[in-house]
Amino acid sequence: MLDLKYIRENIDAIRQMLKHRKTEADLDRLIELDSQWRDNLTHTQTLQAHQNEVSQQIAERKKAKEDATETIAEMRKLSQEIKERTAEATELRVEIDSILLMIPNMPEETTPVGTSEDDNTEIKTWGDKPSYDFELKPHWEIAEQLDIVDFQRGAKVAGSNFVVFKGLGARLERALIQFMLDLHTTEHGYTEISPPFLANRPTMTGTGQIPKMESDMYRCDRDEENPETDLFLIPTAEVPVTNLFADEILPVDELPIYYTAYTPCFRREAGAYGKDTRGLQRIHQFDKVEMVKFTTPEASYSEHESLLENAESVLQALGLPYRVVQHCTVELSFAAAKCYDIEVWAPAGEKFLEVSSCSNFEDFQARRANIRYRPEAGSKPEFIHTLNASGTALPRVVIALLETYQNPDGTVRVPAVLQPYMGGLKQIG
RNA sequence: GGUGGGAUGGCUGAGUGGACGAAAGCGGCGGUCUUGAAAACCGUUGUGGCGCAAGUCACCGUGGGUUCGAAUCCUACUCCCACCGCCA
Repeated sequence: MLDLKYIRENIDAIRQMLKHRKTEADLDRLIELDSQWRDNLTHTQTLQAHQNEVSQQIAERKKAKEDATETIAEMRKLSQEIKERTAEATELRVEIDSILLMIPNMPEETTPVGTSEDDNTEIKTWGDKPSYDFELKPHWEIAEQLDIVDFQRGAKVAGSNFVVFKGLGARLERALIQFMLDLHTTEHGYTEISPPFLANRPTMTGTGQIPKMESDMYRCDRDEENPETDLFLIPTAEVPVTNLFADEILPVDELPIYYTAYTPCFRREAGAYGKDTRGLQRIHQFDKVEMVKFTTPEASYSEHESLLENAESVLQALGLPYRVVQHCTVELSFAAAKCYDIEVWAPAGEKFLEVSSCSNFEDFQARRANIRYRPEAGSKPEFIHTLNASGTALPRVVIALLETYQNPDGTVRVPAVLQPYMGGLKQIG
């Protein structure tokens, strides 16, 4: 969430940002409400100051055994007026907040202005696309022939775009999770977290999934009376992990904090029907290892670069060629100020697949979740910067592995770094 | 699922409707003393909003209510703790 004061003072920049993001928000209404709210507040507080003063006088008179019935009668009227005005102020504030929660983050200055993914900037490529002297099979064919993924039965027990990993397929999932967690904890200094896979409404709001993207979330435990207690299946570990420090003030010497977590991720993919539906590319539940950083504002952009390197190292270790692109304004997710995507090469489909989004949210999430730090002892708390990157999303890595390391006979080689996690197995099939 | 207890500042913990943004202790910060440190002593130490400012308002789990006035009374809810039942 953006600072209301900042919006008030930079209204033109906000309008331009919305245009660049192709998003709408009722700024005119916001400005009007803000002005009304402040007028109301100032006046109400003057009345309250008077009320406090007279209440003191009543107390003193009573102590002196003097009569105060007349004053009390007057105050009864004032009290009523204050009650009405504060109720108005609360209403205004609720509407202000509902608009504020729908305004996306300001893009960081290097973010290219663009209208489609074609305007993303390619930052780098790594590895050479391999060439083959036989016809490549798509990953779903390989997976079905090896009997390591069961698409049919996934659909039967849950629905379309749910899959079942089986045998060495399930083992491969487990191996990848463990490999990635080990890499980040032992090589990159992250602390492993195993968070809840469900999150409540304030938590989902803190990272920005709600209210704007609520229809993309799986919701369970709906309680009309207590919407705060609604539980959602997490769409990413970012949600519970970032919110670990909600409403806290962290000592500066604990920063930066690096956390990594494996979780399944649940996404309804509302509005994505018919898009990339074949195979493992877009499924409602998938495994992911996530990295989350909490830093000072000064350090956040250098931390962003090292975060990207940490995510890249996964693909490098697996020997999978990839490229890094920087999101343009229209591709940038709601809460992000700057975002790199890492896209792995899938040789059979001959396309790049997003396996990691590496984002700096600056203080956008911190303001929503109220995560602060104290720059030095005795100073005022300030909002922290939060960042995260997938490290990485598994199904698309599996796609790249199956397609890249396939042999003409349909078997698949296991990269060296994964072999220890596969019981020494060098080949699937 | 049942019964009981609880929620107050960074922590522990007081708080008869007006003295309370809140005692006391611990911790933190600054200082005195010391070659240095510890101890002792002195001082200081919550957050947010509006306002150019002076200032002012709000906040004792959350939301309602009673009252001229609520940390304190009423009410609903949430969370935590303990025990019983059930359970991987």
